[in-house]
Amino acid sequence: MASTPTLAARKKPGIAAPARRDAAATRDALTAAAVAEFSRNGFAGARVDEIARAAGVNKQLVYHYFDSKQGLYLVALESVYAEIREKEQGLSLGELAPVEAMTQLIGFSFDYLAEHPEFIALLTDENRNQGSHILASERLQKMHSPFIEMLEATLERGAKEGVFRNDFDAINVYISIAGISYFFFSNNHTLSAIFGKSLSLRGAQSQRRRHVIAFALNALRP
Amino acid sequence: MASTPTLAARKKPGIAAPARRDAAATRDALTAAAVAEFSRNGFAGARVDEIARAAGVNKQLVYHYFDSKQGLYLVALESVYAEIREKEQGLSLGELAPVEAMTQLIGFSFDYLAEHPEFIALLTDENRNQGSHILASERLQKMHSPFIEMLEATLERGAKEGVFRNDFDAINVYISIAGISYFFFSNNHTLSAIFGKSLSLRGAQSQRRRHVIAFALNALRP
Amino acid sequence: MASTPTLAARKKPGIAAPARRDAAATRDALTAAAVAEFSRNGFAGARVDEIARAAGVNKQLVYHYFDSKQGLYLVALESVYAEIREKEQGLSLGELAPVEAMTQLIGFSFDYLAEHPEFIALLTDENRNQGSHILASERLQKMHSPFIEMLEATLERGAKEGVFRNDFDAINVYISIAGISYFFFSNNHTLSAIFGKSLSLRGAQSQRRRHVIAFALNALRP
Amino acid sequence: MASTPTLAARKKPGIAAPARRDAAATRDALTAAAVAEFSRNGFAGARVDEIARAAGVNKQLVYHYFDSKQGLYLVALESVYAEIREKEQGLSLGELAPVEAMTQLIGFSFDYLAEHPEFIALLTDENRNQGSHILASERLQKMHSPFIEMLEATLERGAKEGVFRNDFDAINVYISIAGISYFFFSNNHTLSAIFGKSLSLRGAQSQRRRHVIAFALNALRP
DNA sequence: AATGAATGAGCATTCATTCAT
DNA sequence: AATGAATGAATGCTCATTCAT
Repeated sequence: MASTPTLAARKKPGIAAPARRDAAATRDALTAAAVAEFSRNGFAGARVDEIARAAGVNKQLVYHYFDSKQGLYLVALESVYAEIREKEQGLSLGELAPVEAMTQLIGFSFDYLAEHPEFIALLTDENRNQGSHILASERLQKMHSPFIEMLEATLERGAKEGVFRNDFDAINVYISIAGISYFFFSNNHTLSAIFGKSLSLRGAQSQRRRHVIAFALNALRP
Repeated sequence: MASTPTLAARKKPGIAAPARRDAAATRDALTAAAVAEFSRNGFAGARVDEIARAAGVNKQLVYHYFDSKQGLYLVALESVYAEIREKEQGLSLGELAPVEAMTQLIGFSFDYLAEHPEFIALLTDENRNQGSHILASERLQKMHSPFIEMLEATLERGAKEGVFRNDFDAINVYISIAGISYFFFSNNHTLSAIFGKSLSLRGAQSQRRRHVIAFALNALRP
Repeated sequence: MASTPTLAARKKPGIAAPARRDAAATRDALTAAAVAEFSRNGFAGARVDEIARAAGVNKQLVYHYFDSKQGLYLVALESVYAEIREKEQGLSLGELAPVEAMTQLIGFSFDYLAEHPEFIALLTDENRNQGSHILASERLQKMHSPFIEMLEATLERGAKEGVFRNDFDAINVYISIAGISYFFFSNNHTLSAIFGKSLSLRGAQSQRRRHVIAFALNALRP
Repeated sequence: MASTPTLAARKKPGIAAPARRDAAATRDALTAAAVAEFSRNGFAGARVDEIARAAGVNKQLVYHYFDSKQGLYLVALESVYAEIREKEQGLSLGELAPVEAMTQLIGFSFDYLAEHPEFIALLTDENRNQGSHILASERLQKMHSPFIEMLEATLERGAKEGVFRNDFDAINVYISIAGISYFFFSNNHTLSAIFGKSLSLRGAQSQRRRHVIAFALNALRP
């Protein structure tokens, strides 16, 4: 994402900062604004005007850099995927015992969602869209998650050591682990309304985190 | 949501559907069309024109009967909630042993979502809306789910009999059970894309169902 | 205009008052509601729905009795003209001296406008309409005002007695006398805004009345 | 209201009007079209589509530049007020004797209304609106009329010289003078219909002008 | 690289009017 | 005499997109 300053920006050294930024900075500003706007309002509800305004640039640049609202949406989606993939890479389960490692994985999954509502929002919208962008983007297809492999390895090690069941496949476990965290966040408002108590408070969230780990670990026991 | 036929509509039995429908039929047709359109496109993406067209009535009637697009959305939301509540009432766990009863509850939860994508879609959209309609609707507030109480009773019975843990509260268990099914359906497209295999096929779905029940029951074991 | 109760309304004697009124009452209710609505909002701004609602009848009756919004407007206009003509008939200048008689005429003109803002409003709207209804209505054409004749007679008497100028024709005097009152009421809001003081207060109105009479009488002096 | 041509518009002198106008020209075209349409049909009856069409620009620009139909109406109203205020500034009563000066004032008032039916129309509509725009606009509140001060000064001079009454206040005289002209024009159609002769003909108008001056001057005599 | 001006198609909503009983 | 149901044609307003510089 780092940008090389353009020649134009360089050609008058010593002169005060040029009014115009370099292209990469503009792209980044638009992408960030797009993530915010699309996650707040969905694709249909998002406004190109608002994205340009938030990025502090002329609306036309959206079309200059991204061709269309859809093009910008795709880049926004790629950007949030790129970020979670990067964070996943940072997970080092290294020498941890299977149960410890699994606890890390579950906790990471919960924490990431807690801290990235925009990821949930964009994923949700993409699903309404029937995953059309994710299917259309080569870049997205190539962003393989290391998470599923870590999970698979951990499951196998645990099964071998006798601390995990050996009849659960990794994909199902992934979906279950992700689901018990994701659903809590994605449906927080309706759940709060139904149960008549706010599940968005800090206390409710940390209590949920403990449950998620206990529930999932228990489920994996042989 | 089904309307009681009016006396007028009844008074000529055996005669084919009248050219002129009664108000309740029109309301119902609009509500059904709204559920379909809103679940397909979300609130922002839905088109009033399309709803009217699908219901086979003039667009103005949307405003006549529901005041606004929002009003219609609210009724659509109430309608899907009413339907699941009705189905939940039909659950008779009767004399079942706790594990059997729990299996029923988990299976119902999975099956209902499998058969009602529009429920998921509307719930999802309502959450993007920050639950504003659910909070605004007295009717929705009053539609208490019997599910959570059944779950609580079953959990208690199981704990007493020593087949379930006794340190999980019902709300958390509800969210976990719902989550492992809901997430599979709500994020089916992106999950399919990530894992490179279609999770919407019949086989994938029944395999998932078995996993969900096994995973959840295992998690509840003491 | 009295209506015969319908057979339907009669066939269950002893039963409470029938829901339906007689035709004349309905017409009158609609006309009164129309005068109010048209004077409040003008022809374009008036709503047929609102008129029916205010009259307490079904909207379709507007079309049944008056054919169209325009038809109703015409009747409303006739109704306010009819009323002022009737009041004008009631003026008896009888044996009054010319100056006294003129004072009556000027005062009547002022007072009628003060008490009938709906007359001003409808007249104003009719003028924007280029007087199209007044020209289209035979009834309106025939509603000759006795006012102008009284004015003419009074002017002549006064001229003969040497208390009024004899070079003003009655039509011009009529327009001047009406204008100094009418403009005060018709443009009350903008005049108040321009002069920074409310001209709709009771005090401002009675002070204006005195001025109008003094100004006009002075103008007529030889 | 006329806009100063931008430098850009000026930089190619001699070249025909550019296909692309500048913003100020577009605003002016819309304002002029708005004055025409609003005066013809009133606020409720005016059509934004028609205004845009008459201005030769896209309808969206109305919203771009004026936010709403109301916003455009306000600007239209300001524009007609600005014009009369400008003309009023041009009145130079200079060294004229009081009666001469008053004749100028009365004549100006008559002539301005004769030549600006759109001013009458917008004022009339604004009054139906209860003066809401004039009250809402700071600009309009600040556009003090020099007319009333000229009138006051003239009245005082005349009273001192013994040619005018000294018991009429300027505001009342203003309203009377304006009223005898305004009413003739604002109600021209209904007056013509009532009196059975066209008051819009050139002859009727100049005859009315003479009457107005004679009537008002006579009224002011001591 | 960036901008201000402008547009066409569409969108929720309104309204006078008609239909069927 | 009266009503509830329904409609077609606007109407104010919005939005993604393009033009010209």
